[in-house]
This record gives sequence, C-alpha cells and structure tokens, in this order.
Amino acid sequence: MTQTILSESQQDYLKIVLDLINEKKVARIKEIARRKGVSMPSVTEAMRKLSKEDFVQYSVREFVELTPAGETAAHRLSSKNMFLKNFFIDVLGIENSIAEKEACELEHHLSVATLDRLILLYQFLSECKKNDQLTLHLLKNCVRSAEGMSEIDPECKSCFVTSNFPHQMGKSTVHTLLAKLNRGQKGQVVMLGPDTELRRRIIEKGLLPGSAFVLEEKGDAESPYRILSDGCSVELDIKAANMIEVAIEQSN
Amino acid sequence: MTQTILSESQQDYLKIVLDLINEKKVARIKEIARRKGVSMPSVTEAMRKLSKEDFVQYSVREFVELTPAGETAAHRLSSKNMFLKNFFIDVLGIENSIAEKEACELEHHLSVATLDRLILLYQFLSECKKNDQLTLHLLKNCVRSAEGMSEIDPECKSCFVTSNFPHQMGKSTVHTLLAKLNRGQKGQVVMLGPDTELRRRIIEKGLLPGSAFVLEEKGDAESPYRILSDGCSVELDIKAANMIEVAIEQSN
DNA sequence: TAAATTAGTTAGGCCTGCCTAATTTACCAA
DNA sequence: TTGGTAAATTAGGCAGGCCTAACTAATTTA
Repeated sequence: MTQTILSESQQDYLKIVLDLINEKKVARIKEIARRKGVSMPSVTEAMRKLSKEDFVQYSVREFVELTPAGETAAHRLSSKNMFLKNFFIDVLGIENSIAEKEACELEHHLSVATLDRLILLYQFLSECKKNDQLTLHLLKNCVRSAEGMSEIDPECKSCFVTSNFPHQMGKSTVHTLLAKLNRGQKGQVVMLGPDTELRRRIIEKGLLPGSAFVLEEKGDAESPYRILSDGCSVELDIKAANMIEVAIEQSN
Repeated sequence: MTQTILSESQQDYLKIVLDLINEKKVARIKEIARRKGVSMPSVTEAMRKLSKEDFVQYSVREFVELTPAGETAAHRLSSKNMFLKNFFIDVLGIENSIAEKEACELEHHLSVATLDRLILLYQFLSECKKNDQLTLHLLKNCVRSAEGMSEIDPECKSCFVTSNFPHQMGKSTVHTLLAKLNRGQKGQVVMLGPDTELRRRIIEKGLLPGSAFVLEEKGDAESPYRILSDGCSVELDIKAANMIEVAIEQSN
C-alpha cells in the first residue's frame, strides 16, 4: 500500500467532491471551484493531479468521480470535520458558523490520537448527561455563558452533547449496538467502546459519534458488516460492530 | 496600525527566535535553521523578509533580534502553544512528546474565540478539582485510561488540571489576584475572570493559564501593570489585573 | 600570521497552488 | 444548422518557501 500523501488542499478537493456527489449526484468543475473559492483552471489542474494518483476518476470535460482511495480519504476528513464541528457546538458552545469554519481549519492538523481523546471527552459528557446533570449545568455555565464561573442556571434545558443527534431533534430514538441492527436499518453512531486499539481503527475508518449510516450488509463471525455512511462504504468486523453504540429511530 | 499578516512559517520563525533569545541570549541563523529543520539560506531569506516588515531587526551577519511587533506575535503564538500543550496533557492525558507536536500543528489554526472556550473548559475542570473529585475521577477514567467508560479508579491521585503548575510540582503556592502582587514578585497565571470581552483582550496579549511571569511595574488606576512573561513585556490595566488569578510561591 | 574551519550569503532552481487571458467544446434555441 | 452561451481547457505567470552549490567573512588554531 503506497501511502501517497495528500496535501491539505488536495484533501479539501476530495471532500468537496464527495459532498457534491452526495448532494447533487455529480461533481462539476465549476461547482468545485465555487466551493473551494478558486478559479476553474485551478480545479482542472488539481483534478488532473489527483486522477494521476488515482484518487479521482476524471478525464477532460467529464464529471469528477471518486476512486475507492479518494472516497476513503474524503470520508475520513469529512467525518473528522463533522465531529469537530459538533464538539465545538455541543461542548464548547461555539456559534454554528464559527464552529464550521474552525472545524475546517483544524481538521487537517488533528492527529487520530488526539481526536480519539476528544471523542472520549465528548462521550464522557454524554454519560454525564445521564447521571450528573449538576456537573453539566456547571460546565455549561462555565464554558458557555459570558459571565460564567460562579452561578448555576437552573433553566439550562439543552444538553451539551449530542444536540445534533436525532433524538435531540424531536425524534424519539433508542440505543443499541450496531451489531444488532438488521440490514437496511438507519442509525447514527453515539458512542465507541473502550478498547483503544479497536476504537482507533474505527475512528480511522471515519465512523465517529454523530456519523449517520445505513446498514447495507449484516455480517457475522466470518463476513464483515458493511455500512454506508456519507455515501461511503465502510466495512467492520463483528468485534467492531459490537463496540459501537448507535441510535435508531423508535419503531412504534 | 497596518496589520501585516504573517504566514505560518513566518510565525514559526518568530517563535523560534524568541525561544532562542530566552534560552541562549542570542539567536543565530544556524540554530534557527536547525530548530526549524530548514537550510541556512532559507533562514537568511526569511529574516530579510521579516526585517523588511519590521518584525525582526537583522542585518547581514549579525544576530537576529525581535522588534516589539515581532515580540508580540511570537509571544502570542508561544503562549497559545503552551496552553494547548498543557490542555492536551492535563485534560486529554496525551503523552508529552505527542502533545508538543500536536500543539505546534494546531496553534496556527485555533481562533481566539475557540481558544477562549478551551480555556474556560480547562478552568472549569480546575474548579471541579476543588469540589467535585468524583466527576474528575470519572473523567480521568473515561478520557485517559485505555479501558475507560465504566469503572472508577479510586486510586486516581494526580489531578487533571494544572499539573504543570508550580503547586503541582512540589512547591507550595497560594492564589491571589495579579493586581495584588508587588513589584518584582513572580507568579503563574491560574485563571482568567468571567468578563468575556476583557478575557479575550488578555488572551490576545498571550497571558493564558499556565503563563509564568514577573511583575515589573505595579500599576494603579492611572498607569498600567507591566509584567514580563516569556521575555516579553505585557501591559495590563488595573481592571484586567483584577481579573487574573495567579499562583505565587508561599513565602514562609 | 597563514591555513583551516565554521557561519553566513549569493545565485539560481524547483514545486505547489494559485491566477488571468485566450481558446475550445458542448449544448440549446431559434 | 447555426449562433450564442456557458463550461472547461490551455498557456503563461507569479509568490511563497524551500533547496543545493558556490562563494565570502570571521574566527580558530597551529
């Protein structure tokens, strides 16, 4: 596996292409240029280069498509971005549009090790939600409010964590393990389990708390689970699938 | 004030120069090159450019010095770096050398707004230390340990926050406000107060939790406090000085 | 004090990632 | 079927931040 190193800019291109394909089915040079804020010739050039290194499939005057390698890279970046943004909004209480910008700035520079720890912190606060409202109130007041530090706001209703999750958005959900889902079921990752080694492998595949997905193929001891997240296919062995807590919509 | 924008690389150079001046009194081309991992001609060129824009004072074959503008920029970056590193180590439990590298990666891309929130989070955990050991234990177990998530380690002795502070390093300290110190006293910033506007101004000056300093000039309603931190002079009005909690060594 | 060593500079190049201007292609509509 | 228009490409340039090779200045050291 020749690990070609993608520059930040190249990764951005891949992410934009992925987004466009998910949103509009096809990725055109012009739209890529618009989103990246560069001129069309710059995009043409970049696509040519990415296609030479086999991250996109592209020939003159055709739509841009992602190769599996490109999809992997794009998805990785994209999910990091999503998580960071949620972290900033949910934990640090940063305003949406700023959080978005900040996430784009930082996504390239955050190592998996650190990301892992941030995820754990995020998960810790999720746990607190269940049994330690007081601490959360305090945290909210400290971190979020302008005049923090001393008073508790008893009116604090919104929660810190997972506010972008479906169950925070008016839908009623239940939690279960990914391994228990059936083919075709949709869900959203809530929590990754404790095994560090395994957790990192999952993180590297771009499956982070907040990732929405559909189960495409239910695996077993032999064959892997295959899920579709962000338009990208991700394979997980059963051990990993048993370590991922997910939220699914209540079926009643 | 013509806000010349410094590139990342240029900021790095300034920080390295500051470090060298603090450590070895003078900054030589060769040593800058070594630390930055570039060749000497690259440094010469960079210094020439920085000197043209008045961030360093430099003429051929002489030592490099920082101008006030350069010092400000360097100090800002440097303190951001220190804080991030501490945050990674103390809160996220990341291993020292990785934390250091990660801090260097991220320091350029973290906005003051986000930095502010991270500082508040850090301070929140400091507060917890006083009255909520249980939550900290949980957090420690969740975020730091490999097998997190479920068990509480009753043996957890080290604390999360401020472990790089003098009082964590075997020295006995007391906390007070910066405004109350006398000229010549040394201290370390522990906490910034609640006023967001003011707090940001302080953060922008590079005075963050963890910053060590000496009070050079005690101010009053008229004249500012002047402190020396990291070899850089920082001025604060009395309002700011009253908002900064510091640790000083016990004088007994 | 002359040779050797080390630090720093000059000159010339390279690569990335952009740009503008001019041209080509593709498609749509009359 | 023929313009017209929009999308994309080609060509040529530029700046930042690096590099190597060759040279010069300053400092040892013998």
